[in-house]
Amino acid sequence: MHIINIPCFDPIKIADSGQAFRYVKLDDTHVEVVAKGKYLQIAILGNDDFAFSCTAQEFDDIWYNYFNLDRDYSKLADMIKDDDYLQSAEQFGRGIRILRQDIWEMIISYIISQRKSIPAITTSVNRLSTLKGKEIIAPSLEAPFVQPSQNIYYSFPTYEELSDITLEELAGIGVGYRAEYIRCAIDDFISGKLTTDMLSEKNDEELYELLLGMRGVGAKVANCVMLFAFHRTSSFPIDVWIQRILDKYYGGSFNKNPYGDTAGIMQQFMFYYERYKPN
DNA sequence: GGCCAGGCCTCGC
DNA sequence: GCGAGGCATGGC
Repeated sequence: MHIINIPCFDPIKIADSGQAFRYVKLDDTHVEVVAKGKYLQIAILGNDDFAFSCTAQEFDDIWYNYFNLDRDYSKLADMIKDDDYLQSAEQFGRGIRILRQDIWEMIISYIISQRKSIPAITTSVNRLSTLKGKEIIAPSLEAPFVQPSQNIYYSFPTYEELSDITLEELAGIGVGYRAEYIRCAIDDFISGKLTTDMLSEKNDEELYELLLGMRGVGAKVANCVMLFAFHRTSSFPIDVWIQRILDKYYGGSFNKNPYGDTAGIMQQFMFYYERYKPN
C-alpha cells in the first residue's frame, strides 16, 4: 500500500469521465482500474489523501505518470476567468485528470467507441480482453481497501496477442461493422507499417495525419487517441456532446488556441459537465 | 420494442 | 469540399 496526498485528484470523476473504459466505481470511496497489465485499487481517505493498492515503487514507476500527477491542475481556473461556461465546468469537474493510457488500447477502444454508448464500449473492451488478454489475479486487499469486484481480470490484449483473431471472433465481442477496422489496425501494427515508437516521435500534425490514415479513424477518434494515449493535451475532440455545447454556448465553434496545451483538459471538463451537471 | 449511442465510410453533387 | 444515407449491436 502507498498513501499519498494529491490535490486536484478525484478518481470517481475520472472513472465517470469517459476517457477510460476499464475503471469500476466500487462505492463512493473506492475505484478499481485495470491498466498497464495490472490491477490497481484506490481508496479515498479524505483531505486529498489517497491509498493505492500498490507498492511505493510501482506507484513511482507507473501510476504517478499514468495519472498525470506531474501537472499542476490547480492553475487551470486562472485561465478561464472570461468564460462563464468553462468556469462552471471546471468547478464541477475539478479532480479530473487526463490519463496517460496505453497507445494500442486507446486506438482500439476508440475505434470501437464510434456510435456506441459508454456502457456498450465497456462491454466490448472487456469481452475482447477476456478473449485474448492475459490473466490478472485480483490481489487480496485489507482496509482501507475493499474486496475487488472479480477474482480474475484480463489485461487489454497487445496486437501480438490479437494477431490471429478472426472477423468472426471480433463479431462475437459485439463490435459489429467495426470488426474490419480493428482487423486493419492489427495488420498495420503487425506488419510494422505503424509502431508506437514511430508515432510517439511525430509532432502533433504528423501524428494526426497518420492516425487519420487508419481505417475507421476519423477526426474525433484521432483526437481522442492523441489526448488520452499520446498526452497531446492541445487536442480537442469534438463529439456529439461537445458539439451540442458549442452550439448552445459558443455559436457553433470553439477557439481552442488560447488554451494551448490545456485545451484537451478543458474539453474533458466540458464533456463531464454537460453529461453529469444537475438540471 | 423502439430509439440512440464520445462517428466513419461511401457516394453524389 | 460538403451533405446525406447507411451502418451492427448493445443498453436503457
